[in-house]
Amino acid sequence: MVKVSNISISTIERLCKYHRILDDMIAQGITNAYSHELAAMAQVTPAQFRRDITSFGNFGNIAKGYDVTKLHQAIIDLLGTCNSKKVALIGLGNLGRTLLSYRGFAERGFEIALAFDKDNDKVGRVIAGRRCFHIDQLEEILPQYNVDMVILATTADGAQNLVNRLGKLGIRAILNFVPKHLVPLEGMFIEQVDISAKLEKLSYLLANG
Amino acid sequence: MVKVSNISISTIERLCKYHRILDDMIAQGITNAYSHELAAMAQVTPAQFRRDITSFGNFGNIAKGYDVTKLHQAIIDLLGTCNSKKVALIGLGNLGRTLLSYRGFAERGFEIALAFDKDNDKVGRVIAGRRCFHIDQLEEILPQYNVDMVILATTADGAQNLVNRLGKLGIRAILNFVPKHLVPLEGMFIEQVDISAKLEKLSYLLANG
DNA sequence: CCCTGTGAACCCCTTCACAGCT
DNA sequence: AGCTGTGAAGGGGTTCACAGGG
Repeated sequence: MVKVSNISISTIERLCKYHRILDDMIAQGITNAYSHELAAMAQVTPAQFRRDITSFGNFGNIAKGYDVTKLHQAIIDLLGTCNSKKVALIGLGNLGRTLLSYRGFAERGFEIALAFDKDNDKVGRVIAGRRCFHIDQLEEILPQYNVDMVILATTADGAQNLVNRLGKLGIRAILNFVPKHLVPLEGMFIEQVDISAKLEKLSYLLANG
Repeated sequence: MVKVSNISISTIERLCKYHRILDDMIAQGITNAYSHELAAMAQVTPAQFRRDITSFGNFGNIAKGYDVTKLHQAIIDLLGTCNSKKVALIGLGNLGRTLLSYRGFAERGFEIALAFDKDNDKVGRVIAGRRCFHIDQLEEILPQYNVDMVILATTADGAQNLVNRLGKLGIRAILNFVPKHLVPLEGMFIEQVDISAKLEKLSYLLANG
């Protein structure tokens, strides 16, 4: 059902958006929807929506539009989150602890399995159900857990060094909350969450949009 | 010095990245840099870097490359963050309070000036230096502050309604942490911070990158 | 009639390559 | 020699518009 082909990053990012919208529709008991309805909710053109969807399969029905449940499942399969993915968290400051208590991960198939910090006060404790280790133990402990990705929520100094250490441990995906541009090793992917950058973009749009 | 022209959104997003890199260089006392050096740090091609920069002015010197300080200031001017921008925060859960104590905003010219919540226990208090009002008072209080943007950190239910109310109050820019796709009114800009979407993207890249 | 799926056109961003300059 | 700035070419994502079908 799910075609394998080259899907552009732009399309993948929109699929995440569609994912949320389909969640809502399922919660409302809606079983079918036309591309123009879904597109309006996602703020894209109907043609773009159809193009995005057909890039990995055919889920439309000419009479009834798209099968909401099937499409929802297909997107989950494509994004590879059908099986729960284990994540490690590094940094247990305000942000790190907020992330630990965030329920949104679980409902999307992500599980923070363990945490690291450099502060000895936090090491050895169990915070929000997760064991916390010292960052010096990274090389020793991390391989024992079957972790796919790492969330970085430390301070800026030493963050690049952590990326390098994680790369050597075989970690290929990092979600970076550190407000600093980090350079991935060969084969790694780093997604930056830069709140200030978003505000700057909004600032520009306010002045020039 | 700063050209006025149509700059693409892609370029604006990269400018935010360059902004961080130039911060670092200034901190290190570096005064000049060539496009290939800056491009390597930002993980873009030298040609793209030069194209981005020349879209709003000429800051390069053939002998010494780019003047780091001038370029830094020009980006700040262009993004419109040269003057501090006031921001309101709605929602004082874990995430909201984390944002209140985040120091990164101030150093980028953003100031959370006040906060709103629906919980009466928080209303009337001063949290991390900001007064907290009840969300029912939004229409009464918000216009008294000269706010440019609003950060939404509430629960999903009622978030779209808040967007509509903010739009009527003349707010045109929203940074949305609510894990739900929200539709802007005419003329509004909404930037979504969707952590799960980033993890889904990484998940896809791990499987197909 | 109105839908999906899609070839083809279009458009815009990226990259190339070089003129001009030091 | 090496750099910036830029016209021109290239490539990829978006939009158009229609064939096919209920």
